[in-house]
Amino acid sequence: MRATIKDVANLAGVTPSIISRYLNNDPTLSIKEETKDKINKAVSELKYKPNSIAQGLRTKKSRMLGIMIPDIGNPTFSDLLKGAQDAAYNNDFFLVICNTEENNEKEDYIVNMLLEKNADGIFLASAYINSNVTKKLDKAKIPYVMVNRTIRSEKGYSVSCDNISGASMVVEHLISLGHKKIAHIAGSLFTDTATGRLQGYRKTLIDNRIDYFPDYIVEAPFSFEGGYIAMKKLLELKDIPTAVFVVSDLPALGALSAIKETNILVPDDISLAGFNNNWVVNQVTPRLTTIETDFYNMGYKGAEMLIQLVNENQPEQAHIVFKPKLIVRESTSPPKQEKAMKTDDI
Amino acid sequence: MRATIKDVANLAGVTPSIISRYLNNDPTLSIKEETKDKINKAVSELKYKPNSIAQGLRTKKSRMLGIMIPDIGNPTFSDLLKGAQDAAYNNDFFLVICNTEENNEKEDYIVNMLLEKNADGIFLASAYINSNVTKKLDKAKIPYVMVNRTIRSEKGYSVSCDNISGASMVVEHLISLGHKKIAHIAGSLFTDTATGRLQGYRKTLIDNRIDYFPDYIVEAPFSFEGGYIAMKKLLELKDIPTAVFVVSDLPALGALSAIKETNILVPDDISLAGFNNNWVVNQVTPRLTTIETDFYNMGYKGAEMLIQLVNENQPEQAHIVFKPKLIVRESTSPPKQEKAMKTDDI
DNA sequence: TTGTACGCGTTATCAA
DNA sequence: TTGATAACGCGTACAA
Repeated sequence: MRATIKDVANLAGVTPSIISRYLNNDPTLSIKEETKDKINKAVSELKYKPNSIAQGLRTKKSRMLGIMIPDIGNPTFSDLLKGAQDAAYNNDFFLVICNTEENNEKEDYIVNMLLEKNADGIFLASAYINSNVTKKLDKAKIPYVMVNRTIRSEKGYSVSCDNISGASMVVEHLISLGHKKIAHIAGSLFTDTATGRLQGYRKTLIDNRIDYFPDYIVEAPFSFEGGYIAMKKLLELKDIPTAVFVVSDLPALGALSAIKETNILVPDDISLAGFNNNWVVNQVTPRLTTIETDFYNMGYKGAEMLIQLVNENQPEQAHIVFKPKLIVRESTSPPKQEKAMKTDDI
Repeated sequence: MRATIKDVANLAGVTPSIISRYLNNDPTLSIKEETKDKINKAVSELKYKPNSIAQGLRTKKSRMLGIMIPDIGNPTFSDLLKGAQDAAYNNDFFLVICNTEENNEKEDYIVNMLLEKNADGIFLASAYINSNVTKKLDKAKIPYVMVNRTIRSEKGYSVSCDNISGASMVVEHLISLGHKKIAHIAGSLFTDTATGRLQGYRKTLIDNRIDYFPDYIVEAPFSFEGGYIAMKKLLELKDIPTAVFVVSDLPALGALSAIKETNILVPDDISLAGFNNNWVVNQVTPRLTTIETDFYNMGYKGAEMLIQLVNENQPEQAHIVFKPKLIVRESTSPPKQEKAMKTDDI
C-alpha cells in the first residue's frame, strides 16, 4: 500500500499536521531545520505522495482542468489543445480533454462529470448560445473561459481571434481579384465565430458596394459534411457564385469535395477560401487560401487566463483577441467570367 | 451548498447508512417500501447526488477511465476515441482523454495524474516497448488495455488490427500491379504496429520471390514529418523504387508531399499506399490507396474489455484482432518502367 | 515550535 | 429492518 501522511509522521516522529503544513508551505509555520530534515527523509524514504482524492475532499480543489471540445477529429483543435496542455502543465494543473461530439446529451454528461470530479475550471471550445453548459457552469460558480468558438456575453471570459477582420481580409482578397459574386458558407449562427465571420463578410461587401444575395449565404455545421451539403446548394443556384468564402477549413474541404464531383474547377471557375489554416488544407489540390490564427497561443493564453480565475485573480483582460493573417494559396484566382463579361460588354 | 447524505437522512428520518445502502442497491439490505418512499422523496427534493470524491476516498474507485493517445492531431485516433467514449458512456464510466505528444516527460506526468486521480483503468494508444508507462501501470496493478499501437506481451491485453495481413494485402496489391521495386517506410520499430507491418511486407516479398534491399526500408516516426523525411531518403537512392508502402496514412501524406516537391508523379512514377484510411487520404490528389480498419469498434471493444477488467471479470479473449480491408484508390497503378524494361528486352 | 481534535462525505461493519 | 460508529487520508483552527 501507498504510504499515508500518518506513516510519514510516525517515521519522522512528528504529527501529521506538521507534515501537512510543511509540505504545503504554510507561511504561519515556523519549523526547526532538524525536523524539516526528518520529514524530508521520511517522505523520500516512504516515497510519500499526498492522496489527491483526500486532498480534494478536504479542500474542494482538484488541480484538474477540463477542456470540452466539440469534435476531436477537427484538426483546428489540436494545436489549441497543445497550448492549453502546456500551460496547464507549467502551472502544475492536469488537463483532461473531453469530446462532446456536438451532442447535447454527451455534453451534459461531461459537464456533470467534470463538476462531480471537482474540476477547478473549465475550458469551453464549443460554446453555443443558450447551451445548458454555460448555465450549469454559472450556477455551479465554476470558472470557465470560452475559446475559439464563443458566445456573446459581457461577463464571460474568452479567447478568440478577430473573426470580423479575418473574414474581411478574405473577402477583400477575393474582391481585389475581381470577384463580385461572392458566396459565404456560414457556420452555425448560434456561435460568435459564425456570426462574426458573417458580419465581416457582409460589411466588406457593403463597404465595397457589392450586392449580396440571401441565396449566397448558407448556414451549415462546422463539419466536412456541412460544407459539402452547403456547397451542393450553392451549385444548384441559377447564378453560381465565382467565389466562396467558407467559415472554416473543415467545411471548406467538404465544399471542395462537392465541387470536385462536378466539372467545375477550383480556382478557374470558383475561388474557394477557408479559415484556420489547418495543416490539411495545405495538402489538398488546390492548396486552400485561408486565414491563419495562432491556435497554440490561443490555447496557452486561454489556459493561463483560466488558471488565474481559478486562483481568484482577475485577468488583465476578459477577452483576448488574436489577430488573423491571410494565407494566399492556389484556390483563389481572378474570376474567368470576368473576362467573358467584359468581352460581352464590348 | 449541495445536499449531503446527512441532509437526506435527516429529511427522510433515517440514518445515512440506510440511504447509502439503498442507493447502492446493497443486496443484503431488506427495507420497507415505506422507507424507500421516504428516501426517494428526500433524495429528489434535495436533488441529492453523492459526492464522487468522497465515494472515491472510501471505495478507491472513481468510475473514471483514462485514454492516453500519442497525438491528438492524428486523425487515426478520432474514431477510436468515439468508440471508446461511447462504450464508457454506455457503462456509466467517464472517459478522459490525455495527449502525450509522444513525449516521455508528459507521458510520465499524465500516468501519474491518472493514477493519482484514481482512474479505474487505462486505455493505452501509445504503447512503446520499454516505456515507463506500462511498467508503472503494472506496478500500480491498475488494469490497462493497449489499443492500435501495442507492444508484444503474453500477459497484457490488446485490441489491434491484423498488421501482418494488412501489410500483405497492400504489398500483394502492388505486386499484382507488376511492381518489383517496392520500398517500405516503417514506423517506429519499438511498436508492434510497425514490426507487424514490416513483417507482412517482408513475408509477402519473400513469398513472391522478390528481392528487397535494406535501403528500401526506412524507419520513421508516425508523423507527417516522419514520412516526409523518409521519402526524401528514398528519393535520393540511385535506384528509386516504383512503389512505396507507408506504415500509416499520416506519414504517407508526408511522403506524398515530399514527392510533390519533385517532378516525380504519383502514381505514374511511384505508387504510394498508406494504412488506416484516415478521411484525409481521400481528399488529397491523388486519393490514396490504403487499408481500412474499423477504428470505432476497436475503441468500443477495447473499452468494453477494459471495463470488464475493471469489474474484475476475465474478458473472453486477451487480444482482439480486427480484420483489415484493402481500399484501392488512385495512388497505385502499374509501374511505367515495367513497359520500358520490356521494350528493352525485345 | 509542535500537538490535539475535528470535519470533509461517504461506505462498511457490527450491533440492535 | 435499522442505527451507531469507525474509517478512508488529509487540512486546519486552536491549544500547548
